[in-house]
Amino acid sequence: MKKSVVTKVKLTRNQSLVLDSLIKAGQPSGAYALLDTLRPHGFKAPLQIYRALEQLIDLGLAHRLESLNAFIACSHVSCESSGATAFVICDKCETVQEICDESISNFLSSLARKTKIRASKSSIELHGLCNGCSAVSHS
Amino acid sequence: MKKSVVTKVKLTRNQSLVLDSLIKAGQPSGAYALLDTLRPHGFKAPLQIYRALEQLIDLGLAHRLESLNAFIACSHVSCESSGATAFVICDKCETVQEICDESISNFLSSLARKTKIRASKSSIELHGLCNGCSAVSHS
DNA sequence: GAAACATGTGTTATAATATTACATAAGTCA
DNA sequence: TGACTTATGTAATATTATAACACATGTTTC
Ligand SMILES: [Zn+2]
Ligand SMILES: [Zn+2]
Ligand SMILES: [Zn+2]
Ligand SMILES: [Zn+2]
Repeated sequence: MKKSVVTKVKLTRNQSLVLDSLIKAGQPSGAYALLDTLRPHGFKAPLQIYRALEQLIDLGLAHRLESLNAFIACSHVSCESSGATAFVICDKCETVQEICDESISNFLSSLARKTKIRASKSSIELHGLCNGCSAVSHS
Repeated sequence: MKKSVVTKVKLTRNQSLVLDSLIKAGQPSGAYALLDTLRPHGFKAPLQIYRALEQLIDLGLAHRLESLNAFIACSHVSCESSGATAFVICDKCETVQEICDESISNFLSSLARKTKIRASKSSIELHGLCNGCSAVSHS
C-alpha cells in the first residue's frame, strides 16, 4: 500500500477549500455537491473538484467511498500509517465510521497472501443501519 | 445479509443472455460493454442490461464490483450461503478472484459488532498485481 | 536572471455510468 | 375472467468522471 510519508503539507487554495467543505459536510459528499458548495468561492468546473480530491486522497486527508461514488474527509489525523481502512456506512442517516486498526490490516494481509496478490489499494465498505437508526426503524 | 433462498430459478430470456455474456467474458464487464455484446440479440437500451443485472445480483449469480463500476459472474455455484464475498482484482490482467470463506464472514461479523451496525450489504475489493503479472512487471 | 521543468489552474467539451418516466406485454392466482 | 405482479421496450435525462488545450506559477540549475 503506497502512502504519503509527508506529515505536514501545504495545501493549495483549491485543495483547502475542498477539504474544508468535506469536513463541514461530515458526510459522504459527491463531487458535484462539493462543486455546488464551492461555486460561491469561484469554482466552476468538476475538474477543479476532482483534481483537488485526487491530491487529498493521495495525502490521506480524504477517502473515496466506492460504493457511493462519494468522498469523505479522513476522520483520523491522517491514514498515512497503513492505508488499510474500512468504512461502515448507515444507509439511513448517512453516518460513516472509519475503522483503521490491526484487524483490518491483518485481514487484508492475509487475503493478499492467500490470493498471491501484491496489493496496492483496498476498499472495504459495510452498509446497514447504525445503532440508532436500527432501533427506530423496527418495521 | 439478505440472500435469495432459491436454489433453482428460471431466468428470463434477458437475464439468461446477460448472464451468459458475463460468463463468457470471464472478466469484469461494464454495463455498456454488455449492451454492445448483446445488440445482435436485440438489446437496445442500457436499462435492459441494468434490470437483468439487478435480478442476477439478487439471485447471487452475479456481483457488482464497486471500485470498477463493473459486473462479474459469480464463480461459485452461487453465493447464497452468506453473501460475504471478497474480490481480489489484478489491475493489469483484470483477473478477479472471488473469495468466500469463513475468514471473510468472520471479519465482517466482527466489524459489524464493533461498529454496532446491522449490516445489509458489504463490499470488499483488493487491487494489485496477481502472481503472474507481479513477476513480469519488475520495474 | 534565464532556461528548463514540474505542478497547479481555468475552461470547454465530451465520455462513461445510471436512472426516471411511461406504455405495453406476459405470467400468476382467485 | 379480473386483479395483480413481474418483465419489457423505448426515449429522454440525470449523474459521475475524464480528455484536451491554454495558461500561470513555482522550483531547480546553470
Ligand atoms: Zn482515513
Ligand atoms: Zn443511522
Ligand atoms: Zn459469488
Ligand atoms: Zn495479473
